[in-house]
Amino acid sequence: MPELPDVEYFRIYAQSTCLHQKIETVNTEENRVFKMPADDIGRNLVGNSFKSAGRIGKYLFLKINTGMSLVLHFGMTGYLKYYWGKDSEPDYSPLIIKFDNGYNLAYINIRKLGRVLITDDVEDFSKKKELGPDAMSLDEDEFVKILQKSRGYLKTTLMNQKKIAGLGNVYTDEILYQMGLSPKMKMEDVKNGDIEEIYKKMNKVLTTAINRRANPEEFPENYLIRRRSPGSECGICDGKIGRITVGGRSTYFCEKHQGNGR
DNA sequence: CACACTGTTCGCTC
DNA sequence: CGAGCGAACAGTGT
Repeated sequence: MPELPDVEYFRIYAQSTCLHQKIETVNTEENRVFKMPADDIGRNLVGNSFKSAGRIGKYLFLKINTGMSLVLHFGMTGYLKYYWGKDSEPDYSPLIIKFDNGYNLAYINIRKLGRVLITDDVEDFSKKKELGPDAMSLDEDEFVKILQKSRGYLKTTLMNQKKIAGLGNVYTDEILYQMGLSPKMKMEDVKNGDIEEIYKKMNKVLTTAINRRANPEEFPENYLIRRRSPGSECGICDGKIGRITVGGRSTYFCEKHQGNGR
């Protein structure tokens, strides 16, 4: 679930709920998502407040008034929940932040593939992670340059966070489906003019997803995300949706209009 | 029960 | 040496 649009939704969610409120306590439970001692994370938060919420790719940064930032990555199953502190705690919450207004923010992660840490410099952090430019903020020229020097599958290239930060399996499939390109398309077979089109489609798909709060049910009916299962009817032509493995990821596509690339 | 599902990382290959 | 590739990682749901 958490690709760029989902994390952007978490960013807006955090921004509209928990900025400028004093953090009273922080509860942590032993969990491999912590990339530094949980006590250090608590020490950086208690008594302080969040002053802004930023995002690069699939990473969310909650800036603290001390200048430090809480870094949250959601892996495959993570999300945030802001709830009244007297209500029961959500399950699978390695981190719960309690504010002095009586509300809590829980970082929930069932499958433990996310990460939580504190950084003193977001720029520096993303440099260390070798994150590419965010998919929503890079311009077309930059995008073209990045794709032109890549090889291998188009799909794998788009999903590579070191090239472009933010696209994951679901939205990459969506872009290829809407472009009518084969999921097995190799970079050397992508025509130059197509790269600009892929850029525009990427923007359109991401913007649509963000506007619909990354909730598949709210997407236009003909989107692949509404029919990601083998045998479904294609929303674009009269073909059927198939499933194959590309670059080690399960890939959904229309067997008819995405046949052989273009 | 075997496998699907999501993203990143590590170690190997070219 | 850098880019690409595939397996491994966790754990719940089907």
